Amino acid sequence: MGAKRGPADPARRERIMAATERILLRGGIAALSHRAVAREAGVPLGSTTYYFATLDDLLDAAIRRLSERYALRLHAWGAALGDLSRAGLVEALADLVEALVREDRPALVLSFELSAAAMRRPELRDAALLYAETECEVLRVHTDERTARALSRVLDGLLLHSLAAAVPPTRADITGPLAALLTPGE
Amino acid sequence: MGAKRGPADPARRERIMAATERILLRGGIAALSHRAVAREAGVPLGSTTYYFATLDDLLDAAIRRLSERYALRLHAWGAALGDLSRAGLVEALADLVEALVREDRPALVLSFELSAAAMRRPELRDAALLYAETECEVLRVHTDERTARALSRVLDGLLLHSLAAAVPPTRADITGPLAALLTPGE
DNA sequence: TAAAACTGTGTACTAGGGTACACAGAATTG
DNA sequence: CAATTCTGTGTACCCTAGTACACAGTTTTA
Repeated sequence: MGAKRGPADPARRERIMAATERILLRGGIAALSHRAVAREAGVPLGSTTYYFATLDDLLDAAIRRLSERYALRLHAWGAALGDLSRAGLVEALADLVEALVREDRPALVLSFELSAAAMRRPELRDAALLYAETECEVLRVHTDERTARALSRVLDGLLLHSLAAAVPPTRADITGPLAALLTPGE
Repeated sequence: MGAKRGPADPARRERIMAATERILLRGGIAALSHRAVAREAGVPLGSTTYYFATLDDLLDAAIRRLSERYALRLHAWGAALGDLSRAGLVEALADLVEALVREDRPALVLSFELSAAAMRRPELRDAALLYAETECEVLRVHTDERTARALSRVLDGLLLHSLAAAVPPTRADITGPLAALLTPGE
C-alpha cells in the first residue's frame, strides 16, 4: 500500500502535466479531470492531487505550458520572416493562418475554448489573454502597435471561421481583409 | 405520487425551454443539467426528461430559440437601416458591435462558447453556424456575398476581442478594419 | 539512531447528474 | 362505462468526479 519509490520524482510532475495537455488537446476543458489525467499519465489518482491540489491548479499549469508552446511557435514564425513588403506580410500571415488550421487545429480549438471559458471564469483571463498578447508582440516587429492589434483581431476572426465554418475561407478570403488592413489610404 | 394537473400543458414545455435559456445565458453550456433546469423552471425533475428525453434535446431546443432571437435582433437592425453610404454602413456596424457588447453580452458569450463547443461536437455545428449565417444574410442586403462573408469574419474577431480583451477595442479600432474592408482599391 | 519531515498512494466520502421506469391521474375511445 | 392511451411525477440506479485523509515508505535532521 505504501510508496515504492523514493523521494521527489520530478519526472512525475512532468508526466502529469504532459498528460494534462494531451487530455485538453484531445477533449477540451470539459474532458479534464483528475482521473482522466491519472489514467493518461499512468499514475495513481492520488498523484495528481498531490502535485496539483485542485483541478484549477492542473488547468492553469497545463494552459501555461500550452500558451508558451504557442508563443514559441509564433515567435519562430516571426523570426523566419526577413524584412518584407506589405504584400509579403500579407502572404506570410495567410500562410500562418493556413498552417495553424492545418497543423495545429487542436491547439487552436482549445485556445478558442479557453477564450470563451475565460469570459465566465476570471481566473482564466490572464491565460487566455496571453494568446492575443503574443500575436501582437510578434506582429509589432513588422507593424506599429495599433495595426498589430487590429491584425490580431482580424486574424482571430479568420481563424475562428476557418475552424468553424462549413466552407472555410479560401486563400483570397484570408488575404483580402489582411491586405485591406495593411493598405493605407482611407 | 400521482399527477395533479390534467392533460397536455403546453405552458410546461414553454417554461422548461425558457428556464433552459436562462441557465445557458447565466452559466453557459457547462451549467446545463436536467436538475438545474427543473429548479429554475419550478417543475419536477421528471418533467424535464419527459419533454426532452436527453440533455442534447434540451440544448438543441434552447439554442434554436436563442439563435432565432438573435436572428430577429439582427434583422431588426438591418431593417432599421435605410439606404446608406459606405461610411454610413461602417458607423452602423460599429454601433451594432458596441450595442451587442453592451446589451447582449450573455448571448454573445454563449454564441462563442457554442462555436467552440461545435468544433468538438458535430451535432452542434448547424446550430453554431446559424449565427454567422444570419449575419451574412443581413449584410448581404447592403453588400455583395463575398464582402458580407468577409465582414462577418471581421465582425466576429472584433466581437471576440471586445468580450475577451483586457482593454476592449475603441470605436476607432472597430471602424478602422470595417472601413478598410469596405473601401475598394487594393 | 530516534524523531521529524517529506513523498506518494489507496481508499473513501460526498455531491451532482443522466436516465430509466413504475406508477398515478386524466382523457379518450369503443 | 371499461379499457386503453397520454400526461406527468417521484424515485432509484449507476456513474463520474473532486477532494480529504490516513497511512506507508523514504529521507533528512538533531
